[in-house]
Amino acid sequence: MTQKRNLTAEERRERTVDTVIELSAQDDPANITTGSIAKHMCVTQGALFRHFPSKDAIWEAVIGRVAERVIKRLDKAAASADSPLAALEAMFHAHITFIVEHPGVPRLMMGQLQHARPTPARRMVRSLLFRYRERIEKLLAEAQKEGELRRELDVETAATQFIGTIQGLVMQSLIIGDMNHIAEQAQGAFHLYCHGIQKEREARP
Amino acid sequence: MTQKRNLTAEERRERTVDTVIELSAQDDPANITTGSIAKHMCVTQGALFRHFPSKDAIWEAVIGRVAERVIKRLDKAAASADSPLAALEAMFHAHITFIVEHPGVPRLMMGQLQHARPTPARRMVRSLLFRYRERIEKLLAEAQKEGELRRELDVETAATQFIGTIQGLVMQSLIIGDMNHIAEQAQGAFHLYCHGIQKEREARP
DNA sequence: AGCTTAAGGTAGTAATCAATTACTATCTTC
DNA sequence: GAAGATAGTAATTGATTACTACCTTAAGCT
Repeated sequence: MTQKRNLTAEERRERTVDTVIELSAQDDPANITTGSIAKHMCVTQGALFRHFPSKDAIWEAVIGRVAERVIKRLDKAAASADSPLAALEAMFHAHITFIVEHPGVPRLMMGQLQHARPTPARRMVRSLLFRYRERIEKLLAEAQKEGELRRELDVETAATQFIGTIQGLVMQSLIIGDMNHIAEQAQGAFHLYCHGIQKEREARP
Repeated sequence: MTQKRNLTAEERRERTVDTVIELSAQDDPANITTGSIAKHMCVTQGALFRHFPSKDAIWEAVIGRVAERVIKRLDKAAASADSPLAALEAMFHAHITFIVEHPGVPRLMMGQLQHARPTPARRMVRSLLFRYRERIEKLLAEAQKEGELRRELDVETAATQFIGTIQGLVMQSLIIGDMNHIAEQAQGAFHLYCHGIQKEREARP
């Protein structure tokens, strides 16, 4: 069975997005050109502009797709938890798993955050991270209300630290140059994070 | 007193480096061109290549200078502390202060880490972060030995979390688009970090 | 003052980029 | 199987990039 040479516009757009995500795992997103994207999907460079009005539009589509996927994962993870803290843990590991499966994603997101000028793609990254953070805060507040966390804990600080815990792992991987190690370290990292936010155990009588 | 038009090669090199650091605070480092650097220091673009053999060499000098400055700060901070944990706290705040003073530095470092190909500048960033991490680990191990930390605490995980704590604050600032807020949040962030690593208090009798 | 040297300006080059054009191949549908 | 629609190609555009060759100017020294 030979492959169809001409895909539908919809299929081609999806492949373009997937290609950019793949390329991000190997290259600096700033160095991903329309030419390199086209080459990687065995198509001429001009063909891309049949399906996207500009390169910025490609980035917009890429970020949109990543956001969609990651949110779906996090939703699913959170849904299968029976306490706020368990939901946080599930989301943490879902996030890490997603990154390991798509090692280009952190590069991609950071690359957009570097843009000082608010491109559409950058705005999407910001709103994604904003919603993500709000969600974490909400779960933390619930956990605190149910007595799982220290009463004097500042929820905003804890939310920043949650993101920081993931960022620390990503950073570590960027230094090493390999995203695979973060899966092993994730459990310990979350455990340490919990130590910081949870209610202290009573000393044994 | 009118400014000298012709600086010495040494002075010009320093100004170039400072200019790049300044520009990083406003622009994506990937978008900083030799032209924009030259324009910002009121010199023609070609003049830069009288003092640097290539653009890569400029980046190398920039990272080298940043590394030198940040290490000096951290050394000074750590020296004025009388316990390992106090040294960690001093380094934490020194690091945050440095970032607030030079908001372009995180962008700059991240920009280099994005480069998949090991340019000289990227190698310098990696080795800087590596030494930084080793230092944190050493202090953590000392603190643990002196009984300031939990005995079962994994030092490597705690080191990753230390960097992550800073990264979380930086990330938060990148989303907001302003580095000034991180100074206020720094104290709370470090306090939470300590909660995670310190020996738990005994319950009152 | 006059000579020397280093710094800076002028005016390019070749390469690469995103984007556009005129044209062709392929698929679908009646 | 012809006709219309859609997807893709090949070649080219103008803008921008890092980098260079050649010339001019400023500054220090005797």
